[in-house]
Amino acid sequence: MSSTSEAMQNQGLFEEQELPFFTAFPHNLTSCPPLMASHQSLKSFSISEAALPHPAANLSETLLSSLASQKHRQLLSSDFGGPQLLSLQRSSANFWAWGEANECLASKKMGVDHDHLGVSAMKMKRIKARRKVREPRFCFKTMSDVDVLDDGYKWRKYGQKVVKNTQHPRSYYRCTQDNCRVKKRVERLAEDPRMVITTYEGRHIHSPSLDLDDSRPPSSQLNNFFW
DNA sequence: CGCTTTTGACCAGCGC
DNA sequence: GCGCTGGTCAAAAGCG
Repeated sequence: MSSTSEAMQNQGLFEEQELPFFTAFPHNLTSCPPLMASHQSLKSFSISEAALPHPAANLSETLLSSLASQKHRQLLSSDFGGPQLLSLQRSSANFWAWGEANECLASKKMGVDHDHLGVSAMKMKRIKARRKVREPRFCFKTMSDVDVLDDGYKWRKYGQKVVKNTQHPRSYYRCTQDNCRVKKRVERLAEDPRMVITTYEGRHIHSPSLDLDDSRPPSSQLNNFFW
């Protein structure tokens, strides 16, 4: 176990055995805000309740305490206007549970043969792909002129949707790395179009893309950008 | 030519 | 059961 995760466990933030996909969650949280020069301020971030090992009433305290020993807290405080600008939000939108990805396989083992039901293989593939794989989600707001934050990873846009009661479309991106299932959604806040809401879903299984130009921050920061 | 973006269609989930 | 909405697919278009 790494010293970082050990420290996390000492703080009681998570238990690796219970949440194998979340072994790096608190650590990643502190390094999550992928803010480059063009993004002016981190206003807030939120994490889905289900993503926490122990959905606690004092979520904000939990997360802030996870930031306490990290240099990124200093970054947030000094570069983005101080702690008063940092607000944590509970998100009730994600009540996902683990393990649903295996349900299709399980149903097949139990004799549910979809081909006999007249569903083509292509259709099944699409259905499977559309099954929600319950991944941890993390979102935050930034004030930015550009929609897509430069977070060091390569993304491919796979959809755009106009969401009800909003003026701005929501864009859907997938990590271009093979076998990496991380997705992100980008939309502008209806109340304040200057604010960009970025929602990441899943965890990268690789390092940020290496074709970074010289304007990027030191690699030590980017290398921490796993989640 | 290969990769990315656009966009209409499709589908699942949810609320009523 | 039905309609609405959000998320994804995939063909076509765009771009370097």
